[in-house]
Parts: sequence; C-alpha cells; structure tokens
Amino acid sequence: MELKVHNSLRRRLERFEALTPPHVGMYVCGPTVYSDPHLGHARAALAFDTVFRFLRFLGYRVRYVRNITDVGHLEDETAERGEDKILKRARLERVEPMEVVHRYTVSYHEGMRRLGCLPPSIEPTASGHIVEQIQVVQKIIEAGLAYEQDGSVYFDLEKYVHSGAGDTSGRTPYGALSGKVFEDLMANTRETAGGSDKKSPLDFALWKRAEPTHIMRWPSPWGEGFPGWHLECTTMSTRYLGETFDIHGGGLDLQFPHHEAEIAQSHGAFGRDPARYWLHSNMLTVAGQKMAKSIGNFITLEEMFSGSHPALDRGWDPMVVRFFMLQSHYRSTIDFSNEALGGAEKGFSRLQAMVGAAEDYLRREEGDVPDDRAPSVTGSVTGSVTGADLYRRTDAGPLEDPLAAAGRSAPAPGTLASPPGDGHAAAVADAIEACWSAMSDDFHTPRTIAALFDLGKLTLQPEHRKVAAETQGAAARTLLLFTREVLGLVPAEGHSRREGQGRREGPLDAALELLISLRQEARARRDFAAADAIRDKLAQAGIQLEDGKDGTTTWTAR
RNA sequence: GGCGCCGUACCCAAGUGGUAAGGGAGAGGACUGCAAAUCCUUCAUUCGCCGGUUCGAAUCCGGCCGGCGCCUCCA
Repeated sequence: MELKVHNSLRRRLERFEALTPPHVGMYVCGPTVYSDPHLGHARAALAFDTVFRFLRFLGYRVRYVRNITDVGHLEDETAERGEDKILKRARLERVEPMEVVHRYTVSYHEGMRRLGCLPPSIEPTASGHIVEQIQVVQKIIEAGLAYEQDGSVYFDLEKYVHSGAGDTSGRTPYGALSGKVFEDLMANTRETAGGSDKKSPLDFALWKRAEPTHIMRWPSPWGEGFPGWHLECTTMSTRYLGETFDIHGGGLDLQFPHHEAEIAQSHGAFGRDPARYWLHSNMLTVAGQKMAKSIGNFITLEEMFSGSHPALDRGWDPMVVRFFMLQSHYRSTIDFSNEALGGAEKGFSRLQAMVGAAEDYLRREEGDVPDDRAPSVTGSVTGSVTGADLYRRTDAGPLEDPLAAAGRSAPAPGTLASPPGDGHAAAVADAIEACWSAMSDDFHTPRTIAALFDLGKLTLQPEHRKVAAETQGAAARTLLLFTREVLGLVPAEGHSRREGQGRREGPLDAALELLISLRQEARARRDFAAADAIRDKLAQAGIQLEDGKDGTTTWTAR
C-alpha cells in the first residue's frame, strides 16, 4: 500500500515520497492574528492536522511548521495604500499591535486545542524573522528579480516570468499552481487607483516603506519599513525546512496569489521550487452561502461552540465540529447547517460508544489498552510508531513490529488471517484494510469513518462476539487507534459517564448519587411519576440518566 | 470577463466503466414500567436533464439547466 496525495502543482494524485525519509517537512500557512479564529481557520488547521497525524502514524518523523502572521498582511494586497490588518485592529481597539497579536494568537491556540488539533512542531512569527526576510529580499535583488522604488522593494514578476524560459531547475511556471495564465492576469488587471510605485500591477511587495504613522517598522537597507506578506512564508519555511521540503499546505484561497508568490520568491532567492507537494484545503459555506466578512456570516469558533451566532440553533461541541468536518473530504467544500450538525452529533456519539466498547474489550480481554492519547505537548513524533514499516515491507522482508509487543499497534492490512469460510473474519479484515486504504488515498477521512462504523458493527454484533480473539482484538485496536490517533476524535468536552454505584469524586457526585438512589427507591415501589420527575429535571440540567437492564443507572453529563 | 468546482434518497456524504459505502432522520421489531441507549430488519432498479460512446455509465464525451467558489476581504 502506498500513500497518495493530491498535488495542486499537477492537479492529480501522486505517490508520496519523502525527500529524506523517515523525515518529512511540512509547512502550512497559518492565521493572520488580527481577529478571533473562525470556522475557516478550523477547516484548514484540521485538514493539515489530519495529514500530520497520519504521517506520524505511518512512522514518519514530521516537522510541522505553521506560521503566525503578525505583520505585513495588508487589507488590500493589490492596492498601493493598503493598511496592515494588525495595525488597523490595534488602532480600532486602541491597543498596542503586539496586544492584538498576542490576544488573537492565544484565542487561535485555544480554539485549535479544543478542536483537537495538535500543536505544530514550530510556530514561527513574521516579526521574529525580520532579519532573515531582509536577507531573502537581498538575494532576490542580487538575482535581478526585484527593484527598489522609494524605500520599497518589489518583485519584478514580468522579468521573472520571461526569465523562466531557459530555467533548468524544473521550476513551476508562474500561474501553474493556481491555473492562471500570466498574460490573462495582465490583461485583466486594471490600473490601481492613485499613483503606484510598482512597474507593473502584478508586481508584489517584498518590503514596504513605512509611512510616518506606521508603528510596526524595522530598519533595512532601504530605510525603515516592514516585510511584504508573501515573504515570511518563503523565509521561514526555508529557515526551518530547507530550500526544498516535502509538503506545503494552506487554504485554497491562498493558492493565488500567495503561493504563486512563494514559488516565485523561492526561485528568485534560491533557484528552486520550495515544496514538492502542494496541498490545498477547500472552503466552507454557511447555509449554502460563502462565509465572508462582507456577508456577515462569519462564525467564530467561540460562537460555534457556544451557539451565540444567529445562524446557529445552539452550540456544538468542538469534537462534533471536528467529526462533522472530517465527514467530508478536505478538498470538498463543506456546508454548515444546523441539520447537518445535528446528524453529525448523533453519529459522533455512536462512534464514541463503539470506540468505548473496543476499549473495554481490550482492557478486559488483553489487559492492555493502546495509548490513545494524542501527544499534547509537542507535535514531534517520538519515532516509536512504525506503521510506516508496513509500507516499506516490500523490500525488507517481514518486520517485527515493535509495537505489537506493547499491544498498541494497528494490524497491518493483509496481515490478519481470515480462515476460509469465515465470512465474518473476512469482513473484519476488509474493514481494517479499508481504514488504511482510505487514509492512504489522499487522507480520505469520510471513507475512513465509514470503515470505522463497519468495524464497530462487526465487532459489536452479538452473534459475532465469539470469533477468534485475534480478529476481535485486531478490530478493536484498529477502531481505537484510527479514531483517536489518526482522526483525533476523542470524547466530547465535559463528557463523563460513570456507573451509578461506587465512585464519588466530589460533593456534586455525592448529591447526584443521592438523587439516583432516591429515584431507584421510587421505581422499586412503582412510583413512576416521582421517578420520571427526577429524570426529567436532571435532563433539563444537562444530566442524562439511563437505566440498564441489570437495574443499574448510569449518567452522562454535558 | 478569466479560471475552476459541484449537482447521488428527507438531510449530510462516499463511489469516477461492471451493476448505488457510511452517518443522521423515518418505518417495523426486540429489550424497557415508560424513556434513553443498544441490537435486529427496512429505507435510491437509481445517481439534475437530453443525446452519444460501450456488451455494460452515476462514473467517459457533447449539449442544456441549476448551485457554488477563486481571481477583492477571507482559511
């Protein structure tokens, strides 16, 4: 089995081959921290979190770099007098730019954490790499592909495009990534209002002269100014991943002009394409309409979780949002609606129940549960997960999976024995195989989820519980590891479920136990009115009681 | 105007030449004091429309209709 990814450079699926295995370098365009994180941020972060997780699961040592843009991103990149987003916000809120940056960086992190996105390995900021950016500008100038104009430096796009003819570095032609033709762009570009320093409207700023009122400014060979928005990604990806690295990701909206500019800059400065695989996550709509500031249907993560946005009937748990997004492929657009979210919530809770059952099974039958907790401190892989061995097996002969001993490995596709005539074992093997092949097919999370449901059903069906322990164990491990580790779907926030008898952890637990036992007594004397009243009141308070067949009562709070 | 995507059951969503995954909702049943949960069964002869290619098409080609996106804010 091989991993295939959709490369925007050629718009097709390509076999993924790491530049220097087992290492993988991945750069993803992060947020401009000038406002609260919204669903769009979630979509992009989630898409690449999935890529990150699966690559790690395969045993790659991934360095995942995602930047924080805290300077230089103008309100209107094409106009000459665009205002810096951070500065504008700082002016509106009457605070220091760095306060804006810090506040929204924190809220971005918080949102991503709640969505279960692992932190990147490195999260560099543009303002922290001014010196490096200046150096890149100088290199581009030396290459003759940039010009200075009144304290600003612009990339000479026309010259770059026309200099590409004899280029032997295998460079991606300008426009190829986003499917644009330079001449068309030129023809369609109208003259920007007001005087422009640029020689051509498509030239973009590498360095901008700071106006006297511009607070964020740094000294440079061209006077005081600040870096152009596209430059930071070129600079920081090179700094941490090298001049050419494996994967570059970002939202589809960044494909043009941002990523085209990055390719051009990389060639200007280093003479090579920055990334081998370009991955783009698609956009989302809200109730069938694009989510845009101008339409006013931007939903922030906080609004999503709390339900405070008018478009939402109520709040949705971050894990439900995650599950919902993973139910569509990252290259498809996804539409948010209350109805669709409601369906996702039910499905998510069912999947969790199945995973819980798998967990119970492993604990009971094998005395061990795979460590399903995602690393929470660092995004770096430990090097111990060796699913990748499964992929390399072709030339290396049978490998001893070091995790098998630890009881935490997911069985490799094709390794599960399925005795002839045992249709159930074969079905389980198929479902396990489907998990691997779906994720290996451009991180196809919807198909993976479908396979996980299949697996859960096959495992839970009473008539199938007597199959070989090996089969059951393999199913349980796959279900658990793919759900928790690969898809990052963990139980919803604040979700807790305990047996009606026993554990007491706090005063409220004790009070709840009391209510439950009072209700049990009422039921015992067939006073169902009283029993139902207790159950209804607790339900209103967000505590769901469930009576088991053996007379116990469990509760779930949310 | 340039480039591109999509249209599959009530909703969400896979499938891209071999006879329609999965989830939710709905229906019937088991269990239950009743719920809930769980389990079982059921739920598109059909894939926007019309032509064409093919032994065979949701899948390929052409046309039409409808929805959407990027090119400006925005992930």
